[in-house]
Amino acid sequence: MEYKLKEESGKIIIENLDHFEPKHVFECGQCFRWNEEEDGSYTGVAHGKVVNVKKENNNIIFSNINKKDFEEIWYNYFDLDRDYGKIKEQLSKDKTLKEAIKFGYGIRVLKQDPWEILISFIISANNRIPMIKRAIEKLSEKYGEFIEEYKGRKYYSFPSADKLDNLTVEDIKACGTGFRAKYIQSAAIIVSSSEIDIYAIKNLSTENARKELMLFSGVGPKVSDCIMLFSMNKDDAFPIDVWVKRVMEYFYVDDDTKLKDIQKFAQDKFEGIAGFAQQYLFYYARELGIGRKKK
DNA sequence: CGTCAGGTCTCTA
DNA sequence: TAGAGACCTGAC
Repeated sequence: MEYKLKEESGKIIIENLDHFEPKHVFECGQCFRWNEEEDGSYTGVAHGKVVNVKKENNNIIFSNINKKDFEEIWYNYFDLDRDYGKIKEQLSKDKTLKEAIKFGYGIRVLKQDPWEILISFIISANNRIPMIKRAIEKLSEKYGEFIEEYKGRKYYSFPSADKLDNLTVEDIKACGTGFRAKYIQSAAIIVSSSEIDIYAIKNLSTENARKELMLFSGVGPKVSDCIMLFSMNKDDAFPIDVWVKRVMEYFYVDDDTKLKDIQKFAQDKFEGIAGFAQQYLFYYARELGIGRKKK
């Protein structure tokens, strides 16, 4: 897509960018390393770089950035090439999605790193978001590379597989990962030894990619769908966590519908872009508490 | 003190 | 092949 770009010292500004609201992007459940600053902007780390994102009027301001990185990393990371107007148009044919989109109009699906997402979502299983974030930060602080200090905080890259493959389960547990430590250790060994090429999985079909990902222990149906949607361009992946299950039961299916059938329903209904539907629904459900604790 | 959270693994019938 | 329990950890 074409954008009107302005470059200032250490900043890139995109003017009149629709379909981009920092709060929606960073709090719709897809990422763990972006945090809100006092001024309402968000700072995060990805690809070994620290960036701040702020919305003013209808402009998006990327700070601590240069044009080269913007073009080579962040343009892709923020999915700026995609026509969200078209996605919204297609999904809005459904009444519930239309409401969910109105609510989370600024959501974008980030294109994150498969290895980082693999570990992040292994940690997410039966866990809480603040604790997931804490564990990921701890792993990065201890075993990642120091990048820089920004707005009074120190930033570290997410550790590569060969930084983790020689750690003991206890080392990993010390980062607050709990019972998932053994899964992380195992994944690190598998990836660093190239037993599985995590970066090649995106070339498989959604179905085969899912099978491949589930070879990692600690990776089941939900986590594999997250990895595919958030880091492998699988737009039809539809991760079903507790929130999505609740919202689907509330609006679309019977309460006792099996997860596999909910997924099939969604993939049929949302024709190839179920993943985007999932993001709008997740944000809608979690922010409004839809279906929470009926009993 | 129990309960529970972005699920998955293990064990049993 | 499906369903019940267990599971690190810490916030309530």
